[in-house]
Amino acid sequence: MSHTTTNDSDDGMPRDRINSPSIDEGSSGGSGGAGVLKKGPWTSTEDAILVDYVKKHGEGNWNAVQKHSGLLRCGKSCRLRWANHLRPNLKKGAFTPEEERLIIELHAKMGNKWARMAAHLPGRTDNEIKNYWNTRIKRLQRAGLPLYPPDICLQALNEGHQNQNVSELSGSDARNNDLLQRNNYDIPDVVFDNYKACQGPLSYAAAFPDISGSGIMTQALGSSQNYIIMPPTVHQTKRPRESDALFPGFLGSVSNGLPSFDPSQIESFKKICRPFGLELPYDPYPNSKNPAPFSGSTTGSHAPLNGNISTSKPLSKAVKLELPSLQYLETDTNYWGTCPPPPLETMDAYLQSPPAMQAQSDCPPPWNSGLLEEVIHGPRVKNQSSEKSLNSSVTPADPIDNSSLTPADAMDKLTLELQETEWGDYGDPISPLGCSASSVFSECTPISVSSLDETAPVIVFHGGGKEDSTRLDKHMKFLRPDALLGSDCLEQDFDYAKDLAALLSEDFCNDYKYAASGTSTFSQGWGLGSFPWNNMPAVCQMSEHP
DNA sequence: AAGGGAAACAACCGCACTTTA
DNA sequence: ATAAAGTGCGGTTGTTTCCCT
Repeated sequence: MSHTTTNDSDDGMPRDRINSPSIDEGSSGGSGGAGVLKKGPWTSTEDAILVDYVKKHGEGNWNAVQKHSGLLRCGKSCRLRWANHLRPNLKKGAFTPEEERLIIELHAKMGNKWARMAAHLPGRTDNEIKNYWNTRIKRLQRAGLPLYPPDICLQALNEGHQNQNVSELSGSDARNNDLLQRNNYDIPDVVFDNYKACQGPLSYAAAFPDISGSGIMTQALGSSQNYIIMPPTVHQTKRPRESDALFPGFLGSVSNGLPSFDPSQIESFKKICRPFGLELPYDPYPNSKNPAPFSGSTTGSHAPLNGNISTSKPLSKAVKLELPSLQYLETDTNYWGTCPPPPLETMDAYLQSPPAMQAQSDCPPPWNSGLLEEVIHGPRVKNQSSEKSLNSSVTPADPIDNSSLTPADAMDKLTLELQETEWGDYGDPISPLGCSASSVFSECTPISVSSLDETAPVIVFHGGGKEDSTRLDKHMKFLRPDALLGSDCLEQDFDYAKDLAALLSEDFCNDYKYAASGTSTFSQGWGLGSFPWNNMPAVCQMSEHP
């Protein structure tokens, strides 16, 4: 990648938009006045001119490039070309697993702050990262996989708690404002239409309007459902220029302050995870280990479930959001915990699904994030790398003990609940994280991938209680990769991660491998600070970087 | 071998913030 | 104080490449 797309025609005139006269630069620059500015791919000649110019005049004042060099490119284009392709110390090639991991972690915390993320990835450009991410989420979305590995999710969640406390202490803090903005508006937002009516997590998110670390918090907790609480009008936040120190110590938090890890809680949390196709990488009982974690979440476009269904159902709140998020979490919450019922239309969709599918699972809630659907319906999408590796482990016959809840039952109950709880939960300042979310984790396990347990699927629509919150915290702690450090389970966790690696798309493989190995890139000294170009290690050096 | 779809990549666009005159 | 210029960022789109059927 990263090869320059110069046409190398060296004629300085890329065939395509050669003359697409873009008096261009409507927005910025364009002060050159040369009139016709080129667009489209850069040629090597143009590159040479630009490089030469920068050597002589340095960076900046991009609009002057045209004047001084005769380059028929707007300053904006020059800057972009330089930044993304010509500047020294650019790191070429595919992202390393460490980088991928870091990107995921950063995105979990920052959301779509590509430039800021790039600052943490020496030699990488925001555009590169953005492209990577967009491709990644697209792939994961299609596969119905969570965007963030559990450890990152929980990590962000924990930080969210911390930040919440901070915000409580200093509400007027400018930084806090920033966090607020980002939490509320910087929401990754892939739209999962089918979740729109599911406000369980909404309340969850609503209770944390000021959780920092935004990205994952708003995504994970708010994710497809939470965004609903985000008023469309809230987007007023106009990119507060955040300093790189916005999250001081944020990197360090990844590898530091390891929470305690209580193996005794593993099993219970496993139960929680299974419905979502998630399998804890920490299995104290290897023998009972489900060889096909995520088995259900592998494929399947679950289009109708994962955001591609009709948007016909009127939403009372904002809808358009950016990235999808923690589907396992959202699935959690979705999955009938405090989460309100799915839109009836989704139920309809479900009910209309082939009987065979329904037969595989008596309880395929259509409103699950897709992971669950995958568990239930099995692979549907082909030609997806991430799925390819998973398909082998996926069988429609994956044991799903959901016998206690039939679709009809669910329908009845959900319909009833829908009427009763329509948007009610998130109006409750208490329900969110304190109760609902946790209760979701601890109680909403209507089905299980494994037939080992979950004899009694539970559909709990009430808010849960404080105890649940406590339990949630506990669960979360041991989910964190850093919690694994020093854990006896580490080794087997890693083995498990390897299993996952064989099953999941490579990015996820990396996620888990690193999570299990505790090899957080944050600890690799890439540091907090930004990486101005001139501070970047040479390309060769970077390439040597693990 | 050809066609189609997805992924990867590059570049553009619009907006907002900052700097400067 | 204000307008214009310059810059940066995020979103989107277009093109190329790769892979599968």
